[in-house]
Amino acid sequence: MKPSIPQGTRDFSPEQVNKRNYIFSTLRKVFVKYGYQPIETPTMEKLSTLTGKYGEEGDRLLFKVLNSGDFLKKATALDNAKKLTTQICDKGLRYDLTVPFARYVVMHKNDITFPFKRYQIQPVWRGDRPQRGRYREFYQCDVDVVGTNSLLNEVELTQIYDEGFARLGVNVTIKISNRKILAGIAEVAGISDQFMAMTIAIDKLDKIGIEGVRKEMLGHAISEESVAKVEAILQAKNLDNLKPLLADSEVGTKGCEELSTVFNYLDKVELTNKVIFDITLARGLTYYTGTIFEVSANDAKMGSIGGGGRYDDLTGIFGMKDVPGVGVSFGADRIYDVMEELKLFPDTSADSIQVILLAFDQESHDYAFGALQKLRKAAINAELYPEPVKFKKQMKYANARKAPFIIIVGEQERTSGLLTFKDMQSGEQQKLDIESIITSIKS
RNA sequence: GUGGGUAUAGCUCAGUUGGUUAGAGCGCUAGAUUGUGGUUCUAGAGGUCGCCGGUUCAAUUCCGGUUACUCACCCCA
Repeated sequence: MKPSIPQGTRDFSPEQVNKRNYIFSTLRKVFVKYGYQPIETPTMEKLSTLTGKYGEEGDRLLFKVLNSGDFLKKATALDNAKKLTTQICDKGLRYDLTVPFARYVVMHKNDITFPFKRYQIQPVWRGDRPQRGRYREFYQCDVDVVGTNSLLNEVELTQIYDEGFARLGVNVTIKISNRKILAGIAEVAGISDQFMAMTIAIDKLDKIGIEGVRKEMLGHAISEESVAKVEAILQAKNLDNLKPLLADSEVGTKGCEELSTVFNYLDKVELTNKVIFDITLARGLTYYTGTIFEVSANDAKMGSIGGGGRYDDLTGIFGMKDVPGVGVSFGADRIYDVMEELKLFPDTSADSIQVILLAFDQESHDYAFGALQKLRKAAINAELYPEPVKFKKQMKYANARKAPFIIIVGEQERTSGLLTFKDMQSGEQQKLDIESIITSIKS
């Protein structure tokens, strides 16, 4: 049997894990710096927690987990796959980190001091067809704060995006908009009931052009007149132009005000990356109600590598009213792909092996074992080739491991106490006692 | 969920207008060099040509189906 892994999943080599950990630890430092605390939630959630939170498409992409035991006992809808699913599955794999977080907040409300700032770095699963930059299992790095309406949080999250990507060396554009503006556009155009269809169409503007957007909206039975209104509003290049167009909409005006506030704050902070208002920004997830964020890499062809937004009442569905929240997510796997493409990873060899000991015979091997203890005691990453096998094989191993140094122990060395210390890059070698070697490696 | 592409050695791929023994590079093993890797040279191991069926004297090659992978759409990190 030829072994394989499920579609859209991947194995990671030592080098890849080191690089991934570099992303995680870099972001973690930023999150902690801004006062966020870590939590983790289970891989599986109750299906009742997950369904209905991500829109129709989201429900379709949820991985469901078959009940244990005789799951057919409760099954009656044998001719209806959708209904049957609800009868034989009551768990599902986590689809994002925001909904589980909302559930967490409600369950632990008595232990939490609000506002509660948390970060969470864990994998999520989506049953999408895999393609470039899209996986069925991928990591998100989320930062959210709940229990505060202050738009200062939006500013802080923008800074976290900015600093996070700056530290990783990825040039990005941080796009910001507000769902209330989209709601305002729908209201002014008289299509509030078609809000989602309009939003999804607008989201594609830069991809399919204004004509494509028009076609898509007309396809959703939106009237020619409404489409024309939407089009006219989309011409507004900036907030100042937009405000008068949405003057008749209370919610739209509110959206403009919120956005202005955020940008006014942002004017006062130092940023590395470009932060822009993008009216075409929409975000598919249904639970966003205010500010929305999206991040794209400037120098690589990749979809969004981060996204987020404000949700006024995500905890409401779990029975806890009036706990607004806002958060953003870093898409670690896409960031990895971008960094790989642009060769932005620093050399991670400092975290790996520093010296490997090789021995010619059993007695020398025993002697080398003693030296190995001294090296490790001095906090040097060291290993001894486990058997004194053919020397060429050991050398090849040391070379393949990319060890910067090796120590060779044979009869001469163990009798003199002076070990052969070789720099693998230059090929130079000298005879030194173990203390001198330790000093030499550490310098 | 919809549409396209691909499937040959461990990896990346060539090739066979249907015909005897299916190739290269890299990797692997051994030797040149019994105390020295990364360079070089020599030799060797490794393939039911994805799977099932059809056409044919003959199929890895042509046709149909199937599975897997992959790219794009939808949607999204």
